[in-house]
Amino acid sequence: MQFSKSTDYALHALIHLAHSESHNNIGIKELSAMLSVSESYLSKIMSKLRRDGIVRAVPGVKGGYELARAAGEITFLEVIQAIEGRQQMFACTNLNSQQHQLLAEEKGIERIQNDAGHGECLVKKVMDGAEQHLHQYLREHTIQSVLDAVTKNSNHLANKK
Amino acid sequence: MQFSKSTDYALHALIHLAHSESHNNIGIKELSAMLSVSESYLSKIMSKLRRDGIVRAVPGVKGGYELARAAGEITFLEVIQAIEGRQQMFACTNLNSQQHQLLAEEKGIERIQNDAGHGECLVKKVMDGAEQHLHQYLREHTIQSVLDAVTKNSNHLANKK
DNA sequence: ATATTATGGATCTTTAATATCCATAATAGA
DNA sequence: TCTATTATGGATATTAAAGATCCATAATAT
Repeated sequence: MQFSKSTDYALHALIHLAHSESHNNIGIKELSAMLSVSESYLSKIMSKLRRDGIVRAVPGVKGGYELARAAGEITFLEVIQAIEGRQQMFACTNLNSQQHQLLAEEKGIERIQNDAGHGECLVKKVMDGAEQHLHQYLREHTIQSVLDAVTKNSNHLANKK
Repeated sequence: MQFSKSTDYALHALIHLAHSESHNNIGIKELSAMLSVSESYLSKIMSKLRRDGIVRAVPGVKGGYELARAAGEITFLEVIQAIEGRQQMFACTNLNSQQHQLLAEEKGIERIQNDAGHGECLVKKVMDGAEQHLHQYLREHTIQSVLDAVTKNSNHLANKK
C-alpha cells in the first residue's frame, strides 16, 4: 500500500516544468539530473504523462517537455492515476460475496444484487468510500498549489527574521 | 497502489468472527473454508491480527480464534495497518528536497528546515495530508458497522416487497 | 545531412506478495 | 499421562510488480 517511486519522480518533474514555464522545452537530461534518476527510466515516466495529456513532448534538437496545461489545472489525482493506473485500490476476492449472502440468508431475506447479478460486498463498499475520499483530496491539490506553498513558506520565514 | 489480498481476507475473517460471537472459538479450518483460501496462508494473516491485539488465539483441541474486543472497537484502519504495516504511503526520494531548496534560493531566501536539518518536501506534505484524510475515514468504520449494514440493506429490501 | 531528442519494444534485476511445508508448543479430553 | 487437535514461527518456494537499462526508430532544428 505505497505509492511508487515513479509517482514521486513524476510529481517532482512536473514541478520543475511548471517552475521553468517561461523558458523553452526542458529535455530529459536536465530533468533526470535534477531528480537524480536515469534518463531512460525517467523517459518512461514522462511518456505516461504525455499519453494522459499532462505534458507535451517534442523530439529533436531543442526538443523536450513542457506542461500541456496550466499548473493549476494539473491535479495530484491525475498525475497519480497516469502513473499508477486506474485500478481500484480494493479488489474483493469474495466477489459474489458468499459471506454476506449467508449472513443475510440467516435473517431469512434475499440479498441485494447488483447489475451483474452478484451480491455487493459491504467490505468493498467501505473501501470504495475511502478511495473516493482520498480522490477528492487529491483533486483539490495541484502542481501550482505546491509552487504557491514554496513562496508562502519562504515569506513566512522571511517575516520572522 | 492497491491493498493486498491479505487485507481482504483479514477483514472478511473478522466479520465472520464477529458474527459468530455467541459460539465458541472458530478454527482456521472453518475460516479458510468460508473464505476459500488455504489454512496455512490464512493462519499467517491471523497471526498478524493476533500480534496487534485484534483477535485472541487458543491452540489445542477446541481452540481457534475470537475477537479480542467488541466489533465496534475494531476499526478498518487498525486491521489494514496490522496486515500492511505502518510505513507511510509516500516516501519522497528527494529527501533533502534539493528541488525546493533551489526554488526557494532563487527567491533569495533560505528554506525551512525540519528537526533533522533537512528541508521539508512540499510534495510529501500534500501526500501526507492525503494519507491523514484516508486514515480518518478508515478510523470511522468498524467491523460492527459492516454487520449493521447487512441488516440495514436486508430490511430495506424487505420493506420494498 | 547531421546531431539531437523522444518513443516503444524487449529484457533484466530486484523486491514484495502470495503460498506451502514442517517442526514445535499448547490445550482438551480420554 | 497419552493422544488428537490446533495455533505459531521458521524456512523456503513461487508469482507478480516495480525498478531499471538498452537499443532501434522516428521526428526535428540547424
